[in-house]
Amino acid sequence: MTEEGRNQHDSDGREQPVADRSVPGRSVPQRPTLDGVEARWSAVWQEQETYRFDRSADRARVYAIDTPPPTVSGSLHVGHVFSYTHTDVIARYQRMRGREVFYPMGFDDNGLPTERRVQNYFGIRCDPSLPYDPDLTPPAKPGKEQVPVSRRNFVELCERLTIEDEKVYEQLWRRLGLSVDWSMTYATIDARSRAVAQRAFLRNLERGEAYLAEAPTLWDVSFRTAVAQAELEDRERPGAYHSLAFARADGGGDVVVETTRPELLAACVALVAHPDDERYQPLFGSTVRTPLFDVEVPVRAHRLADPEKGSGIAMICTFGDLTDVTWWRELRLPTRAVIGRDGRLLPDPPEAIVSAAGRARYAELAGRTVHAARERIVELLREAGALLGDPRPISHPVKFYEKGDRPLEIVTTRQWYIRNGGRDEALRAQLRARGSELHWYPPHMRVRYENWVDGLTGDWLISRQRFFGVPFPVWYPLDDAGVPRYDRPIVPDHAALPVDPSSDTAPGFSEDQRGVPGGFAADPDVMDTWATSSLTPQIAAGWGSDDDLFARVFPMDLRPQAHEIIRTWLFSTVLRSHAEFGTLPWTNTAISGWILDPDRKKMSKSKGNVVTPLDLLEQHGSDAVRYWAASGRPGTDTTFDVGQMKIGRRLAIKLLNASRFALGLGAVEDAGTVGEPLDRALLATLAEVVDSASTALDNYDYTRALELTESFFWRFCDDYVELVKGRAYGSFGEPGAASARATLAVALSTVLALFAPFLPFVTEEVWSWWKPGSVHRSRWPEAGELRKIADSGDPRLLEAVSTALTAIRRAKSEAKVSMKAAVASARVSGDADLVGLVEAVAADLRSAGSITALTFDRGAGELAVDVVLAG
RNA sequence: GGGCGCGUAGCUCAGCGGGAGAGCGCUCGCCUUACAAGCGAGUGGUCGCAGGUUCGAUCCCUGCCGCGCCCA
Repeated sequence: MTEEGRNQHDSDGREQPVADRSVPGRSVPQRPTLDGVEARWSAVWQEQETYRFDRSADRARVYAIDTPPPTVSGSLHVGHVFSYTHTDVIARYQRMRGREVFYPMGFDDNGLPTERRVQNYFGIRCDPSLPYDPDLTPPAKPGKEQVPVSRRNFVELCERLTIEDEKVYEQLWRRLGLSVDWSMTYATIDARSRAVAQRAFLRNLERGEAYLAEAPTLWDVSFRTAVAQAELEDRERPGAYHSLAFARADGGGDVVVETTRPELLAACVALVAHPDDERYQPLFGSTVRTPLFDVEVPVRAHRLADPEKGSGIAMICTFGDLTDVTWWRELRLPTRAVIGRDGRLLPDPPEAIVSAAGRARYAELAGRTVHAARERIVELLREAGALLGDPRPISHPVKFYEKGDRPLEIVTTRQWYIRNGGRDEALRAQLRARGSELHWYPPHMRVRYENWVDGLTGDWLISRQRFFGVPFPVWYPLDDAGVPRYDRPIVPDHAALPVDPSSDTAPGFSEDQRGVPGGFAADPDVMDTWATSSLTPQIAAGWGSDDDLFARVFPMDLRPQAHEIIRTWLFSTVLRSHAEFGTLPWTNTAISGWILDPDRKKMSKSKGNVVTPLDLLEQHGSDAVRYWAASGRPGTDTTFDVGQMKIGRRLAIKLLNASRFALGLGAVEDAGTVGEPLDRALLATLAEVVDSASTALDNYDYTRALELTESFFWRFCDDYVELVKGRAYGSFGEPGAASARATLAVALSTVLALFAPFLPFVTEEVWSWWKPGSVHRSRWPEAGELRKIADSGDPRLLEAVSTALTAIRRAKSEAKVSMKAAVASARVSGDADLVGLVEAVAADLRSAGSITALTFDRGAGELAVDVVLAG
């Protein structure tokens, strides 16, 4: 308990700054206050580099955290404050435990949200076909027409704007007290991240884990980009079954198909029913003709056809949904695309439509949106008598891009994929095993991961037809006709990364060969943001650019994150690490819950119930907000509760006052003088608290650790301090007083250390009054040392004397007299052992209760006190 | 439709096989010289419902109801 300052962990003898004696403290203030502690101490921590990562530490001593990089184009909300506090508590605990904590902050500025913000802010748009202009000056303010700029210019402007956003974030995080090493910050679009993302991709490519394929792809027609399985969500939407009559080719009558997408009729390549469906078995192998377009299509059997759905026989179109893709692939059907990338029907009909009437009807639909085409084709079907009855409205799930507001279509495009086990059972099993290897807090979150891995239906589509992202480091040679040879991609040397193929020249070519026959062309796409975010451990740890650092921090110890992105961020990070290193990227993951508003709904902007974090911190104080945040266990959704913050603030103020009082009594750390039974019992109790709190924190149960510490602290204040007051003043002689003062000091410094991860500001404030260095670089308390000082003190004694004290207070309370009212006589009775314990501290109890005559009656049963108040 | 989690005092939540708890709220007191943004005491619950296992269930099992999330 006597070691000092932040030099304690310096086993390497490195010099570290000692707290500036002129800056706060070194004496106990008359009227302690929480005002200004955030500004004061965050400045000191910054100046003294209190949380600097010592990169000379070896892996065994390092505790490395893969911090979630928040999206900078949005804004921080209460949920961020909540979950980042959890991580910070762990970081501070591990640091005090002697681990060198690698705790960088990242910013996620890569991707669509930033792209849109930058477009609007500067009034520009990205045109990847333009050359880079090193002297580009964006419009002072957005004009009517968006100015087209090259991708590299666009990315530079994105970076410029996000840097400003990041400053705001950093200020808030500092005010919240995150013990991040701000010298190690990264952004997901910065050069280091681009280089890591490109390098990882190229290595995936070399190993055959990444590949280019032309395939039916889920496509957002608003953003005009492909999207991945992980970005899908189902939304319930109204629709309608339309009954369409297909004529049997053999003239045997009509087959009635019910469809919700009649506008895709021109894309119909077959009908399909379940092989066991007796209604349609006779038709398998025969053909029918589509209404309106008069195209002959086969009737096929497939297990995925649902006899319960509609009429039990469906039309297969290329492509209406993912089942169509499966049928198309497994039944080897032709492709007749009708939907373009803009979500409109293609100008030309599929070649299969040969009749003049059919082509004329298609011309009525060409160029229309899906919605308009549907309305028109219903009219055409009705006129042709092919629509039976009226459409029957239904409600059904429709696939959307999670950030989009129009239903996804499926178009055939060339895209990059990374193998993720969706088409490979061996890989799937390996990734499942990684999930079991990982320690999950709370454990049940593992199931989310397993469900996702088990449900993967295809490889990970990582290319996006957007601009603000990491470009694929790939060019293609152009043949003599100027057509790209996609089968012969050109890649850069790893040392050249990051590259932008739209402005950097392909190796072996000169820039004037760009886009000309025999020359080269850049891959126009960028990577999905998750393709970069899945590499945050590699980015933060300096993979490929700082191998020394990488060796000291990877694999990391902790990934903290929210549960809704287990399928995206957590899974993809595991995947990339598994592919590259054959290991997990971290050993533990702590999954945070959400903040619910008082109506038990998830807090969100759309509901207008979001409180801005800065207001909260200013109103209640950072320690108080952190106190509330720490009440939310890992994985548990937590109610936004101002009441809890008020309790936290009260606790912080209590710490100030109790500390001032204890120090005012002359608290001095001198283990040798502790001898009184009550003092030894207190420290023995505290040793148990230290044990339990440490175990709880080791298991990421910071809430339990806080509860234990808090409850000890209140007992310390309410009972111990009251009992020992008189003795500490010297009423019973110097040895007793010295014992009390030493105990107060030991208990206080221990309690401050236990609270430090939760309430970093107030604990640092109090620490500065009487101890050198930072509490945050002090050593985590050792139960063993406390027990040594306690010298077989008995925790039950504290319990018993508290019970007795409560009984005496009850008597006064019921008599409605002051607590300092005199007690003429009190008789403590009950279990002999317990009475004996109380008797050992008779002097303290008599003093605290103002008791004239205190007697003891050793018998049996519960501890009781008969009280006779004076006159 | 499948999976996971949750339903305990007015509120927010612990507990998870043998005493039903904490804080807040509420009530009644106390200017006790660390703190009146304080202190003391007290009040308050057929632990969602119904079965089952057990000597014994808030805690284990089954079913149901309600809420939330993830996935179809």
